Amino acid sequence: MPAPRHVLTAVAWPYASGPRHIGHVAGFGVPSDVFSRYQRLAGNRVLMVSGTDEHGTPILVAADQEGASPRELADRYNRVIAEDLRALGLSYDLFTRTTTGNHYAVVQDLFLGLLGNGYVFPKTTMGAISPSTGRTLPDRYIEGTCPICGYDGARGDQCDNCGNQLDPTDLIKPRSRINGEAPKFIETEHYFLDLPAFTETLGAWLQTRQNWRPNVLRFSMNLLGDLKPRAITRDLDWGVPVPLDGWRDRSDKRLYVWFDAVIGYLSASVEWARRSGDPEAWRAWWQGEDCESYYFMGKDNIVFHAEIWPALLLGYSGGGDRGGRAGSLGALQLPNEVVSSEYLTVEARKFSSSRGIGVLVRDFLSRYDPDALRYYLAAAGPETSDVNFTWEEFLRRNNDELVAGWGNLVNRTVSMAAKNVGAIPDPGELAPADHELLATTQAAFGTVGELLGRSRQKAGIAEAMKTVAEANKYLSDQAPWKLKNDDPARMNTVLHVALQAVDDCKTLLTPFLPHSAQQVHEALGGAGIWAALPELVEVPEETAVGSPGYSVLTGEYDTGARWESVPIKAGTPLAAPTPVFTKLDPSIVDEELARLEGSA
RNA sequence: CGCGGGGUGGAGCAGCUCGGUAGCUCGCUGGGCUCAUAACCCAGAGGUCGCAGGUUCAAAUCCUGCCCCCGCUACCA
Repeated sequence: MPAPRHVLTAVAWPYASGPRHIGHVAGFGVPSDVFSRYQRLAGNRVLMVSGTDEHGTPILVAADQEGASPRELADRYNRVIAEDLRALGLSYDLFTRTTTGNHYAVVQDLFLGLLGNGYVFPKTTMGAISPSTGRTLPDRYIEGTCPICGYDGARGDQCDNCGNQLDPTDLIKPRSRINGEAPKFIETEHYFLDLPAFTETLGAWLQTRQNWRPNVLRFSMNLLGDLKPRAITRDLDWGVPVPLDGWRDRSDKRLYVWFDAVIGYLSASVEWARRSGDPEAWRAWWQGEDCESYYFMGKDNIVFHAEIWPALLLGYSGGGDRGGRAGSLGALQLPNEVVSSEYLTVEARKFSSSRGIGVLVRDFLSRYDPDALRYYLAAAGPETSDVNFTWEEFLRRNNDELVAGWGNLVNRTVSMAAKNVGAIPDPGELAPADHELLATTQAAFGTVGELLGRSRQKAGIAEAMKTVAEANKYLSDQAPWKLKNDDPARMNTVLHVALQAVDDCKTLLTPFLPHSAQQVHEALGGAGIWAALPELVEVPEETAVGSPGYSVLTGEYDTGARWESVPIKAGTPLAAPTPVFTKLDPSIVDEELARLEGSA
């Protein structure tokens, strides 16, 4: 086995403005967890970090609407989202939040490092603010009459009717989408990130990228042609303060939410290290010789992960076009891969996705098993192109593939062995067909592993399921139930081989289906934890915005399980199994569609 | 001419980079089995690979044009 590597799994930060729907976890959640679980099984040291992203205008707007403070709103949805991710079994080493004191400190350090190297500069521009609150009014929150086509619902950045790009000052009779008031355009000073100063180094870096999904790389390359300085502060009272004299204590200037959010990968790594007892431990994933980093997100985030975040890392490390020195944390490594998913829509044919209709994760998990959703997303998710979720397809995948294929294999094999032997039987001498099946499952570790290493998860789970089908075929061919009286020794051998194949399939499917893998592990008489799950842990630590303690997702995931066939032990007692997966009644399709109608 | 993705048997997809009997999962029809959550196994039917040209001995795969879907267009995060 090759030497273990340090693998950073950096998962996009869900925005804490409300509960998340299954499209969100399809893009960043499940793929990142499949990847991390596989890497751990393969013997690598994985650090998987993320958290809720809690700053920015939408949080303020949502808070106002609910009559809560932004802190209260962030607290609430941090809770909800973390609980969703826990229930899905996503194996974060640390899932934290952006309102921690640690995060503020790291963000400010990055800002100062970039400033020191000359990649950040102040500039006065015209900006829109809300007269009643004094807050930045983002372009998207301004609407009015399009000066080109006269359409009344044009937005500040673009007219949806004629498609032309607009500037908010172009709009006739502009108004705030939040409360209808007319925005005020004022001169305001902001700090800008000098993105054009990274054109060459970013370009050279992108040229060296291997294995990226083609559309991600192409999109990133295209962006390089037209880089412009980008404001990284806002006129807001909610966010990380700008760490400069004259700015630090101002209540109306904050760092822009996206500047702080991407830095979360680093700050969460630092926080994890402190909690682990070795405050320097994060460096192994950011500065070591053998470290690799993989970023998981939806495609709307490509620009931030393939352009802006690398620019921040380069600038801070003194690696931009203008050089410089590494900041106080030292030089930091750029992403190895930006693994971006496309979009998942829900019942697009019947329900317009533009009406904001979705299926919330918590609602889904209140009625169905987490592995049923994980299976669907792994097998049919938006890996390289947009996909449309339908309840009919979910029912089919669950009943005809997961239950009928894999669940049934486990059930029939363990039932037969439990009933006839009461334990894992002794194998006699193996026949050619036995060797053949075992060779198939052995080989699958190579093929599935190779696919998962390249984030080709759809192909990976299809290969694993093919192995399941081979085992079902083997049972049909060998028909151990017919051997009970005439040749019990041969029956025992067949059952032993089949159980071994089930155990191998269990391992192959563990990255995708951790909950059921644990159940299969136990059905085969295994003890202890096979596939560990995350826990929500309360930390008595005040956040930077005054919450008296918060909870983080974390866990101990190295159970000793490895990505290889482990010989099962004859004589291990087996009990009659209970079905691992639940077969769903077709009526759920109509029920769920009715729910969607109801929410429309 | 803003950028990108897609249009393959009833459904969902792979194949297209490096042209050469059209593949997978599911459904359907018929058969088998009965250990198993009526699950499992075998056989079969079903596609001129969006349309029209072109290159080639040969194109789903390369080139040109057209039609239709979808996403993105970075100060929403």
